[in-house]
Amino acid sequence: MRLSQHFGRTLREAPADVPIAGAAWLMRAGMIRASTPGVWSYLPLGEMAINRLETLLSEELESFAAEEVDLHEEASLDGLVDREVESYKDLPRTLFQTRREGISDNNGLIALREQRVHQSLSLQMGNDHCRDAVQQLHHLHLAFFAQCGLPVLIVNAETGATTFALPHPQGHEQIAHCPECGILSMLNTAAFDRGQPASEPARPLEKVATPDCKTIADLCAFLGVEAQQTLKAVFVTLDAGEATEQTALVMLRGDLDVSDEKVKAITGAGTMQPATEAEIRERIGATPGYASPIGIREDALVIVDESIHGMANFVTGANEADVHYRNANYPRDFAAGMVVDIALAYPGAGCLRCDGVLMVEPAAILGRTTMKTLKATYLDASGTEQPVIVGSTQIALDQVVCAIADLHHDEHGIVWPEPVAPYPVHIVCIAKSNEAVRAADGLYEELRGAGFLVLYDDRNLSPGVMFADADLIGIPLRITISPRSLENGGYEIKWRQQDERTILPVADAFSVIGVWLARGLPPG
RNA sequence: CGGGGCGUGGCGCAGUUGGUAGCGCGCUGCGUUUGGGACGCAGAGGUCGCCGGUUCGAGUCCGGCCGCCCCGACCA
Repeated sequence: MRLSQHFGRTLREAPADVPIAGAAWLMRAGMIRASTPGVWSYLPLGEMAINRLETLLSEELESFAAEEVDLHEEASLDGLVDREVESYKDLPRTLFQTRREGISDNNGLIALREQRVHQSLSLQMGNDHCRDAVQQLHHLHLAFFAQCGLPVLIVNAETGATTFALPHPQGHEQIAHCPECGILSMLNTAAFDRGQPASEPARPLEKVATPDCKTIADLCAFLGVEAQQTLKAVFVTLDAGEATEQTALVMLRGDLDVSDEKVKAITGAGTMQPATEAEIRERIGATPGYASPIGIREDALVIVDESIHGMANFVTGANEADVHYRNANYPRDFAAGMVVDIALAYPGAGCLRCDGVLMVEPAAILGRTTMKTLKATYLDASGTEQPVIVGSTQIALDQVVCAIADLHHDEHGIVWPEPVAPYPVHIVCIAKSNEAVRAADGLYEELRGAGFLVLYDDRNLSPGVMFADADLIGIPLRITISPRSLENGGYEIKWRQQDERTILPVADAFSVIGVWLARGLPPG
């Protein structure tokens, strides 16, 4: 592409209020524009960049004999598979597509209202095969992220799901990691060792006056006990506003916190929010600030964390103002609908698999993998109906573009990793002379004729502007052609990530550059 | 949900005690320049987020609304 005919401009300064450096560099380079926050338009250069990512992903899938589709709605997959797949001879199959998807939560690097998502779908017979297929997709996608220069991790999420997580200080999610055994989980769903204290003989339940002790901290200070010796009550309202709305009392050891994701997974709720005081009193029959499962409505939904198993003679609310119980014991003193894992892991918590200690770090989610059983069925070799299992991976392309620019830039602009650069080579013709223009035009046409994408700065601008733009855009290989370079014997070569410049003799230029571009050689 | 900040040409910003809006960059034209965002001269471009109020007069003061940014927040 000749820059003299190119749509879009570079910016000397980034717009204010860009929350992530990567997005600011993309804007300065003239690749994206944000009309309103969360809505990106791709200018031609940015479109080239995101298309490059799509192409790489599609090429990777060739080893699966994957075919591209365009499924307009998530829900249509089941019906489509039901119709098209009848026999085990129709399986396995691999499909992929890129689609636009509206999003409400922000767990990537930057909040967007709509994203371009590349999705791979693996239709399989049985969970084992599906797991294998998903493993292979993981390998392919990790190779893709490596080409993007992104140290992405595969992280366990809720049952049957994993995420592609990029550790990043501005990430909106947390991942828990055990350096000993290497297990990686989303903090929200991470299992952990509750470090149970030794049990002791149960003592009689007793009431104790605790004026103005509405929090665990107050209570511990007043009674002189550790948080681990208390049982904390948390009230949540599930599916607020839906027909299934209900309020639950969640109990856990005083030093622990509730994991929203775990509660939602166990109850099947879609949303969860703190309960109001009225909901607590009416639906649970408890006294906020002094709550426990002792003396509440019998039909109240009570969910107790597994940490209860290691507790004896603990302190908990008495459901009357300014009064708590001492020496409470489970199940002697109250019943629970379920005793499950609903506590949030934390840095320093014990690993459940080994003797290690969990570390927690922020990360941005660039994609996820899910496995599920479809309603659609096929007939296996014995003529029995079996459900089709689908493994699906999704990669948020906009987030990937943003992450690349965020991790790969210097003070002058983006430095695209060679495999994902929107163009592999950028020719700059400066101090125009007839000879220089003829040489630059010639090389441009030659390389294009050989099938390479070439960005060609043929504008009549001062050298500083063209070099500054080249640095902003960040194409890996820059070739400068000018009267001076020709005097020096050829074309000046400079790789974006290096400072050195070398002269390539005119006679060798086309073949040498051709080899570099065809093999994707690293600089040097 | 609470607290704080912001909203002024395309971008970044200034605007004092209320007096009819300015700077840098970018843009247009002409000329001089041509190896790291060049220089001179001459220009274009703004219902100051929206609505209402106070006033002879509001970017500025008051009230309401909208949008954005940052921080905080339910754990009994």
